Amino acid sequence: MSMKAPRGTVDILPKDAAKWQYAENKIKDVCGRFHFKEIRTPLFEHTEVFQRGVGDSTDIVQKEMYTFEDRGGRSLTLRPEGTASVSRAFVENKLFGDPNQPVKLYYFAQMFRYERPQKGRMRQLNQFGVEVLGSADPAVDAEVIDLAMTVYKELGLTSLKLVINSLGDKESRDNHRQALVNHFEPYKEELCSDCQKRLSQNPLRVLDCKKDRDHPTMKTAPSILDYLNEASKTYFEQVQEYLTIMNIDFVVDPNLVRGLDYYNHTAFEIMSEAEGFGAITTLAGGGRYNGLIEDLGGPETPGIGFGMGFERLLMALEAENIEIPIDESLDCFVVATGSGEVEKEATRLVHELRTNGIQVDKDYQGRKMKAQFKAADRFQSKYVLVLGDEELEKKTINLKEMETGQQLEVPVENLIEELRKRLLGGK
RNA sequence: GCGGUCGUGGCGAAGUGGUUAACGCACCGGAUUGUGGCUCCGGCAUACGUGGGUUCAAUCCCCACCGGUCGCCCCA
Repeated sequence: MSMKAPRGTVDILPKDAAKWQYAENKIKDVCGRFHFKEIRTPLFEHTEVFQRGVGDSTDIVQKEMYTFEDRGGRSLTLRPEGTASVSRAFVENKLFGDPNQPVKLYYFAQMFRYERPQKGRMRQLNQFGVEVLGSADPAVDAEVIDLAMTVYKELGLTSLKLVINSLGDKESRDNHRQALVNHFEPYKEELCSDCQKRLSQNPLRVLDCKKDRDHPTMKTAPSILDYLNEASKTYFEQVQEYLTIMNIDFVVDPNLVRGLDYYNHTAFEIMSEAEGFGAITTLAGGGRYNGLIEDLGGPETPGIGFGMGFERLLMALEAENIEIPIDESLDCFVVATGSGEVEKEATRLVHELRTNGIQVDKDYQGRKMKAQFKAADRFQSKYVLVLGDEELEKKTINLKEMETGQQLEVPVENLIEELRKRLLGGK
């Protein structure tokens, strides 16, 4: 096979596409009830948008971006995540001037990350995501988390775990950061090479290192929760209170550190606990990013959002054995048998039925009548319309109901009415 | 970037250092010349991931590469 999809990419074939559509529609419905509006941003941005928006110290920017130069010598990058793009669009289109604040947005988008493919990790991945810009109300944090949990619940998932943490405001973070450096610096040589770098770049991330998890200094490391100033502490408590009011279960994990630089205050992750889900359990992750809009040249604007992996969502549904209801049946199949005139009439008839709201298909493979019936059967056609020389002569159609096997002669001029009555309940 | 494992028709799956590479499913046709699902019979197919090497001879042995898959790091 010489022509293959690039590594880490897959084709979504019709059978699966139907599942995607189902999930997308359900999600759009939830977004509508939460009063979020869709936004669509370009597939690629100036590389700088992500460097500044996502953060230079992140894995995404350092080693995972699909960056290329266009013919004009500009450095562009296929978007690796959604927040930076949406924030750029917010600033560029001056949505901060919209009287309807906060601005509540959702998106479905392909993301691109140059990584080694694995179960639940593709180089081109699909995300559903949400961003709320313009409000620093802790109730918004709760609303965003509620939206994500509602999507999962309405699709039928039950084995979920919501983990939250607070990274605090700038003052809290700076104090904690200094405490971390003071704590780990004496033992620097004993930590893994990644952590040694993290200690100077982003010491917070030392905390969720899997390699050094058992190092004795980990247990005694200063917790961010002990360094939250009054305002940050109160904010985090309010978020938890709102979640409790909405009956949303959660656990606080002080070591939950989101990988992107822009997060502060609330950070959260939703994981699947279903059996056999694979090594990757994170379904969605997000957090608050007050300050990002300013970094991108906008006015001081608080923001919060999350990204939800679509492939992982479908994996989770499968892991929990949740069947997605898909109707693959066909209303009508026209079986034409006979002369060329019959073929012409069949073509005319198919067109007429379709333009009158009836789903219909016919054979184009030159199959024999028996094989055409087989095809109709495979398509799960509810009705078969047999058209032959006899019917052509009499200007009738033989209508067969496949489930019961009953047949009747219907004058062509009454066919649409008859089918509508049967298929649409007379509408 | 690192490690394990795998790579045979559309799909699944045997197999061998040497003349036509099993079989099952699917598909098409016939039995049943205007009627599906069952049965029987027949047919069908650009198949041994790619490139080297060993050999008289490689799908099989060796090497490299590519790709799938699972895991590590990290995340969605």
